[in-house]
Amino acid sequence: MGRITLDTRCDPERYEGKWYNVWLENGYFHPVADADRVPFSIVIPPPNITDVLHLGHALNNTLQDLFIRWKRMEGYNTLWLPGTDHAGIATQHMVVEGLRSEGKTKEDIGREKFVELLWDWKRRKGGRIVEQLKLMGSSCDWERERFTMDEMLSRAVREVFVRLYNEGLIYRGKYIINWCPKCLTALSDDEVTHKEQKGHLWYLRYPFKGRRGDYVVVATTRPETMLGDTAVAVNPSDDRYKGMIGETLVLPIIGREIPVIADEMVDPEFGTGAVKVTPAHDPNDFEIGKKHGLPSVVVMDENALMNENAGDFAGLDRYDAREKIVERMKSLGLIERIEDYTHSVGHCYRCHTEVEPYLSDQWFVRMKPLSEPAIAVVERGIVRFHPPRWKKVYLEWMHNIKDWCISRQIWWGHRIPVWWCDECGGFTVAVDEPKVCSHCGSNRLHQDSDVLDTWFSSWLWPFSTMGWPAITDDLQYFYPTDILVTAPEIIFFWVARMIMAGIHFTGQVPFFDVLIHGTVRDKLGRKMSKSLGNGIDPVEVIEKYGKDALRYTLISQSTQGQDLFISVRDFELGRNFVNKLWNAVRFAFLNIDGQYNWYEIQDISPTLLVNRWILSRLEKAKAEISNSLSDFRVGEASRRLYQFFWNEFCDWYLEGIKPVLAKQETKPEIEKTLLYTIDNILRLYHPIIPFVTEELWQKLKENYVGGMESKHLIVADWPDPYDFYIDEDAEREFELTKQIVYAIRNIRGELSIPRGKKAEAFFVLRDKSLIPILERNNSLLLFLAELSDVKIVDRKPDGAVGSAIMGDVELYIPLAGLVDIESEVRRIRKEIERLSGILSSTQRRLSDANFTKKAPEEVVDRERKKVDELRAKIDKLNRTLSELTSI
RNA sequence: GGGCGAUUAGCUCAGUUGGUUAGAGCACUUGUUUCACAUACAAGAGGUCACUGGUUCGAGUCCAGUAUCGCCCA
Repeated sequence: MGRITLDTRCDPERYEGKWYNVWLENGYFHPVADADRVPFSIVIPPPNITDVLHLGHALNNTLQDLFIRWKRMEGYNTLWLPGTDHAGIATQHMVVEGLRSEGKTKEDIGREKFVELLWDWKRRKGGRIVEQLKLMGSSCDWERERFTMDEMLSRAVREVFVRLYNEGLIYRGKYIINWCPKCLTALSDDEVTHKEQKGHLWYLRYPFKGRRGDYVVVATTRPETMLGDTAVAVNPSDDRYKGMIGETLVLPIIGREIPVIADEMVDPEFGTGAVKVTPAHDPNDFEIGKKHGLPSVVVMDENALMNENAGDFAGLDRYDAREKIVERMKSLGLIERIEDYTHSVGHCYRCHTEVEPYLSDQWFVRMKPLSEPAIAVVERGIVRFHPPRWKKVYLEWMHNIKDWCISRQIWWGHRIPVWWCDECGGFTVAVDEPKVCSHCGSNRLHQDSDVLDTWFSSWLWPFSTMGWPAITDDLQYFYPTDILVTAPEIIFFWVARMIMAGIHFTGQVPFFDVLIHGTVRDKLGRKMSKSLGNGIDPVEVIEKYGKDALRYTLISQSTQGQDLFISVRDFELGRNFVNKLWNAVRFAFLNIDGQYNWYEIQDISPTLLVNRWILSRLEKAKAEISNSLSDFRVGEASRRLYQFFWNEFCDWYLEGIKPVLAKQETKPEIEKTLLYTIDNILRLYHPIIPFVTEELWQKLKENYVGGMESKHLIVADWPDPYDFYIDEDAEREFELTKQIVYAIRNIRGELSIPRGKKAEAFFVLRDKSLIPILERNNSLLLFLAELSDVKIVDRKPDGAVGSAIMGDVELYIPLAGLVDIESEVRRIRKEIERLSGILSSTQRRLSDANFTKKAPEEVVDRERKKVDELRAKIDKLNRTLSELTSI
């Protein structure tokens, strides 16, 4: 124990490395179910194994860590369960690309070998993001780390599939789905992103059968699909086409005879009001086709190349085919006109290829029955969104929910637990591989070749990670989890489906509070992306500024659900802050001689104004910070803490004790107040900046405060407000002192009184009870305002003076020899002008009878008092002014 | 087309239930190497709160509409 000296600059590299391991080794991240303690749990939104940490993850995980650390300090038995998902399509891409560089395809090596390569890739590269989360200080329980394809989680997936199938909520059928011709798989609606795209509207003439020169004009954005047309549809109420319904057309090029049909779905405003119907290549047309019993003609294959049904165009890709078909139609004289047209086109969220609506056999989940209870729990406030406006987004999606296409034609993922019989053609659905066909008893079975959508495992994450369907200790203790922290784009993919799955399979919601944070963007508001090259690598930020700096900047820039616009330089803010904290503690350490026991610094009985003031301010700040955090207002908590630490503790408290540090009789009181306040500040800041706070707190504990309740700050008690220190008198008195100091500094600054040149201050006090206050705080004023003397007098001293008036306090600084009079005249004129402005607007308000009649009495009184005060002030300033000008 | 959000200082953002002539950080100007911190300190400048109406004694705040930008859904 004893006085220690810190480096004058904080160097995060010297301590950030060590604490993470210390925390890990002490098992602080690893809770054990304990009926005597209240659990608090979060499951991580699992990043992909192909992911590399970006600022979005950094923000997401800093927020989760903040809540976990805060709750841990509050005494909850906290679990933050980490893990990754297998990212079916993305991971398969990685390995396919690897093979391609060797000139091979996945078909060359076969499914079994390919899946081995995938696991191999996962083992080698899939842990990168996990390591990066550790780098940031995330206090996850790594002993419970999960992966969506772990055996335990895979079993949950199969169990869920089988249950849903048996409940009639999973079905298989031939439907139009979103097909990615590059990834060669089906996608769910949510995996398709729509982009506005410039294209054309082609007006095509479809001749009537047997009526030379007579035709219907249809408009289309996709002329290449015409080869698969099986009808032309019009709206039944459209008078232009009423007579044609039921007529027969001859499809150009192909020569197929197709009918003109009527359907409500047709928008008479679009194009000519007559549309071509291609049931195999358009979702709306598919619906129309089903209703009217139209045949579906598939004209493309899975690679989006035209197939044998496309006649001469077979083998062309869809874009070449478009050009060639338009050319052919032109040469046939069947193009009426071509217009520019902007429309929205679906793209694969993984590879950005244009999605092709494609008719194929897929597995679907019937969502409506699952959505109903998920709507109820949010409407009733059992699950709450923060900020609440996301509730509407969620409900909107839930109310319009569509069935979920869950089969994917890839090899990486959970194989669909369905076995087909080679004899009877029936299928058997089972959790474990069946020996025989459930229909005919044959043993000639083969498993469905498709795998499940990655999200089909992710939606089970809150409970599959805890061992469900087994009733494990973890599941019973930590489930439901408490909060889920994620970005808005994940609400549908994940949050919504997890709520559905949670309720359906466990009978409980998976979490109670959903915290939606903004997206991290660059300074221009663009999403950070590899292709734009505007991304900021959090690892580089850590190397340049430190882990705490990264976390601090992200937290302090985050506001309720709004996006964050961030540039690399913004991380200086965090670095500077950490250095400030370091130096404030450094100053304290330099000036504390004593050593104390923890209980001694809890009971201070402060007598000095600065001590009474800072303790009162601290207790108020603590209450407000805890309240903000409870309401998920992290940015607000951070700003409040900043204000307390920097603007009150550093700017006024540390300055305020300097003139009295040498006094022996108050030294212990100051030392105890300093230690208590710093201890509290470090605790309050720990969830945001865990490394520097742990480092400083350990030094505090080793050298100045014995008998702390905890070995490490990470598990120390969260500070509760202590009302005993609330001291309104001290706050008022110190506030007055601050006002006086501000006024003198302003005079000094405006008049360019040089530093070091001490001034004399004369006070005229209307309220005599203020005299002892000024006397008590004499040394504080002398020091903070750089005065040589403070004198209390009956009237304004003669001669040129700088002056300020604060309520009952008039302040005068003789200027003889200090400055030129002109600048003081300017300064006073400016002040008179400002005050006169306020005065006249206040008088205007008071002269309005409506105001005095209708406004609450205290508001009117306040305004009246204001007028009096302003008048008095202006009078005094005018007098000073005339004296100055007459000199 | 439908929904949501934003619009406050040069930039990034705060601003509780309507009540002093609107705040912070960064950037800017001036001064300071004072002994915790120049990654700092002190002082200063900078805003018709997007626009138009309305409600009200009183609107950045509530209501309606308009504009611009962004996001989501179709």
